Amino acid sequence: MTPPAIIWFRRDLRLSDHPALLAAADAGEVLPLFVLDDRLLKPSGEPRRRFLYDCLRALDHDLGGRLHIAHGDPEQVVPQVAAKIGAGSVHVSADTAPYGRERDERVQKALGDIEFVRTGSPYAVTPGRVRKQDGEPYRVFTPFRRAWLDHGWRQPAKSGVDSAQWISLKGKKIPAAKSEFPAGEAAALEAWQDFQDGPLADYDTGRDRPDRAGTSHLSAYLRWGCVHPRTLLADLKPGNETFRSELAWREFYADVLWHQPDTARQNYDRKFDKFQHDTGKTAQQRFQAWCEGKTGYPVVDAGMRQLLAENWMHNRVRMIVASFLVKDLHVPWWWGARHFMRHLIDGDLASNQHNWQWVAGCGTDAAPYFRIFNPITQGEKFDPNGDYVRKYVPELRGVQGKNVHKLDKLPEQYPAPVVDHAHERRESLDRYDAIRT
DNA sequence: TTTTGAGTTGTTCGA
DNA sequence: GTCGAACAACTCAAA
Repeated sequence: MTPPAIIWFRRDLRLSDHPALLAAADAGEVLPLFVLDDRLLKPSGEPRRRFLYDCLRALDHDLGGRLHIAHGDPEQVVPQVAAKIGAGSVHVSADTAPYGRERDERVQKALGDIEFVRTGSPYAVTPGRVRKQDGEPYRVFTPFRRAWLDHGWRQPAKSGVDSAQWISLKGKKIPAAKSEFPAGEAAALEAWQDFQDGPLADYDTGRDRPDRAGTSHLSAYLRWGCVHPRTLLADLKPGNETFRSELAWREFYADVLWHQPDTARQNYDRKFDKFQHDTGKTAQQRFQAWCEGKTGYPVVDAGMRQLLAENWMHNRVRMIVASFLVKDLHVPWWWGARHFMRHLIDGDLASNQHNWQWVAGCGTDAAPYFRIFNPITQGEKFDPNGDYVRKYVPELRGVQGKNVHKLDKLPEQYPAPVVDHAHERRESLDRYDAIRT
């Protein structure tokens, strides 16, 4: 009789299109396991933890209550559970982020003779696979995307696992939680269907309008693997290039982080190590105003308050508020990145850190450094009627139409601008100039 | 090796 | 209000 296998869930909280799960079930009986690891949970931020717990509850439901929850360091917990049921193998979908890689190596060692099998990853193309002709990783998105498309990926795996194959163990309870987002695989597939039925057709322009529901709202599900990008890619039609590119960006940044794990903290372009930031008392106060959505710039404040209210922010607005923090307040990008990671329900290390680096100018894009967002014109362009601003900034609800973007038309009780954009733009350009080689 | 073409998401200025 | 050019010139990828 074949010994049972463990499927250790991590960033793959679903049952369909799951190659690692199929690999585990191939051997016979399967114990589904999730480990609550404090080293991941503690820095996660409450919103993302709540979403995770809800996803686990959904997964447990889909498993007929058989998900085994353990709490502790996976290096100890996984071998313990394996020993308890006499498992012959532990199957996972590869975690390619810095901590996950290091943890998996420790767990593999601790498992000794028990097989540790990696099948697939949270990406259509596993990070590290797409290379230039000379074997080096790509440093620019567009050529990466071409090579990524040429590389291709497998079709979604259709078959599931026979319910008779599942085995269960008594374990910890999933911590109580209630997320503002519906969690789990079914919710992810429903969101995907809604997006295909609606906003996808007009995605090219619709995705830039925070006043409308023009984006997919799939980020949190992709973060936890409630749906695999391969599933999405298989459903896309020839006209959906822009959305496919967005998925490619996610893969690109995972690839970049895989090759250079230290770029989660350090500048990708090391000449920015000499860049002059503001970190003193005034900068801290301005940073605080930014966090609270009290900068006096309407679209910036709306975005920051949406983040606090919903633990999510529209992508266009993420760029606007990030540009404002880095280029108008001259605050280090990692302050903003950390704030995002604490509050975002979809916070993903690779996408978050590298999008911040892109905005800061120290990231993968070699585009001109003088690209500085104007928070007023961005608001006027992408929230033309002011609906987005009024939704999240109550002090401005009495201001009609596009006037919410005009600084001289705003009421007394709304904060005065923390800085003058034209002046700080000039200041940023001078500081970039100082590190040019 | 050298050369060539190209690079997510922008802003401002002046016609 | 709308449009094209200038910004300033670097780095990457591939022929």
